[in-house]
Amino acid sequence: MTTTIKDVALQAGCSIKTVSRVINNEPFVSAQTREKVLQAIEALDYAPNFSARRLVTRKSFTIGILLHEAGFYQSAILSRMMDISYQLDYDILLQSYFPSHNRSRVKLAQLIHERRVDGLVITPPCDVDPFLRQLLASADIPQVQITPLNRSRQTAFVSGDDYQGAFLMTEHLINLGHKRIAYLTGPRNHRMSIDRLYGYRAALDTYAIPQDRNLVLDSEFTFAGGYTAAKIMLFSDTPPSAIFAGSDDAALGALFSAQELGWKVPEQLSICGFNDLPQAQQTWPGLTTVSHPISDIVEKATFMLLEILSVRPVKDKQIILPSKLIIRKSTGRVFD
Amino acid sequence: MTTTIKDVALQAGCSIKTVSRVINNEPFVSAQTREKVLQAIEALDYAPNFSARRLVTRKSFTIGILLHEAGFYQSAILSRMMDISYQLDYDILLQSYFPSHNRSRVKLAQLIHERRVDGLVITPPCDVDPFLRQLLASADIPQVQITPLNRSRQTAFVSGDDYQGAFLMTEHLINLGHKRIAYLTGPRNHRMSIDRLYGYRAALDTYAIPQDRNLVLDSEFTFAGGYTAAKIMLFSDTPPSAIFAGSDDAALGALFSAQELGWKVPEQLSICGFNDLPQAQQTWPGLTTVSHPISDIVEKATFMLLEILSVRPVKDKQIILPSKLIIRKSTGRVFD
DNA sequence: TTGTATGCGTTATCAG
DNA sequence: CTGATAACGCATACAA
Repeated sequence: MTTTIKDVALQAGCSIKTVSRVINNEPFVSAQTREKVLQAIEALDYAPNFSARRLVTRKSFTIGILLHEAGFYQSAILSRMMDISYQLDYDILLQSYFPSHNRSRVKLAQLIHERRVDGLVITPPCDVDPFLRQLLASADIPQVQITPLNRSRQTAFVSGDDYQGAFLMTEHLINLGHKRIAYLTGPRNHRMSIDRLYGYRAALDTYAIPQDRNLVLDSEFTFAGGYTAAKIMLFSDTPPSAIFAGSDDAALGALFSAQELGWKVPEQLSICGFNDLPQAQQTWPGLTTVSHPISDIVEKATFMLLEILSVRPVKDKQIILPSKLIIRKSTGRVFD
Repeated sequence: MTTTIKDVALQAGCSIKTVSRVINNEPFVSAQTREKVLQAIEALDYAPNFSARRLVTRKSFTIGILLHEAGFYQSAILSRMMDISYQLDYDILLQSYFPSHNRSRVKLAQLIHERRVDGLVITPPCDVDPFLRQLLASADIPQVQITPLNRSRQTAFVSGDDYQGAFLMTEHLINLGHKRIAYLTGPRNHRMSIDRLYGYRAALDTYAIPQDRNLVLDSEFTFAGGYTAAKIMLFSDTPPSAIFAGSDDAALGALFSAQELGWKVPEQLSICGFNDLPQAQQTWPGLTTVSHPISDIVEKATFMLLEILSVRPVKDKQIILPSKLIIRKSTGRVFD
């Protein structure tokens, strides 16, 4: 037998409404009765039933976080989510979304339809899936996206400045004397992937370095992707003097590749990435990279969602956080 | 105005009970009425209200996962959790637990008291916190622990065989001719830390290699911990020929340290870890380590909890999964 | 095979 | 300031 608000009311000698008032810190309760209620709660070890509250308020007090696959980038997102979760008044629901799995789609549709969450934080590349887009559009559920592909006026989102970051990095390499700078892209349906490519190109143009199509390699934002792409690059007749990978995962793969082939980094080859994940710092010789402030992004996105849920007017629904060059030891003067 | 079971009943021309039967796949509904109900549901785009169902069934259909801090080990746990979440009938609630934060304690206590979760998966080292232990004991909530410190008959848990793994690894080093094998411990309140130390010692004893107290260094299961400990070891007058770190994070830190000081790995120094996190494979020259089958552990723990919740008799409430040596390139013959 | 009535534990309404 | 009573949307004895 669980103790309910009724028991408390009985014990305190008042109505359940008064108990409810005390629980929810509502005004118009005399200090005296409040004290009595508090004591009764204490005595009975009472805790309100969450499901009942959810039912009547028509809210779930839960926000969902939608993640695709499980990579280092996703881990970084979850890490930060965990860190801030304890200060939120909302529960956090972990939801994976694999577009290919039908079961995954059904679960997500239920989650939204049954209103098990009040809002959603959506991480890339979930947002590019057509089924999801339509589902979200028709359900009209509060949401904030993290680095989405689409930046229409309607979507609330938080991104990093990928264009600027890639520009800075390419500039850094150019300043070190590099002219043959390879770029490893990510998937073409990632906003990050595209913007970073443009930033790279813009920097080359700015410094009048001719673009060489062979130096841009379609790859993945993964270790394996970078590993393979670097192998291809390094076996070519005219290898680059620097490899700029679109993500740290890929850069780490490229680094491993280079070391396996006996290239000295950075003496014979410069390698750099993007995101500044913990691994970038912890891998010898220390990966030069661009900080994609994922911690701040997650935090801003979460609190933005909370603001939207509280129906307060939201200041900025579109935030782009600046990037910063993180120079470590994997890049150096060009070698001839 | 949301559509409820009542609307569906009206539309289908039957009672709400019948609708309820169809929704829950109960028998004793004629195929004909079932079809009518299904059509009504479709037409009205009806989805049952989860909170109402929770209230009346007195279940939350949610399992919580308790995590302390956010490291690579935790990330691996969450990764796996995500992967299997889509096939579960339960939602997954992410809950951080920092013993030091009072706010964190309050949140957790609420979570349990208000029955917002039906059960809990508890990850190390949350289980060693006195407040948590008492909270769990008094609340009597279904739970499964991952590699807990305490293995009493009452606790359901899933662990790796840390003792055996450490024994195998030490044996591997001994077989390579190493006699001065350093061991970097983790926190003393981690079961993994203790068992691994014992395994290391047992192997030394088995092969009649004298124990040298100076070769065992109290450290942390972190990159920084391994980095610092290795520095100390390598600067000593009689440095070891091999460093066995109690975790991959620490091993990676030690590896970085060695490379920074110009030691060749594995030619001049062997380094190995424990856990076989993705980083172990992706860091040059490839870290020799012991597989702590975290994916299986998480999966087993989750399904064990589900079994407990379903009130089916649980076969094994105590599972210890075997370890396996993963030999890569960071260990080699002793150098003289 | 189907339906009726009741309760789950809150919050909200509105009169005192 | 306080309280009786009605929702909230579903499941579930029990009756038909």
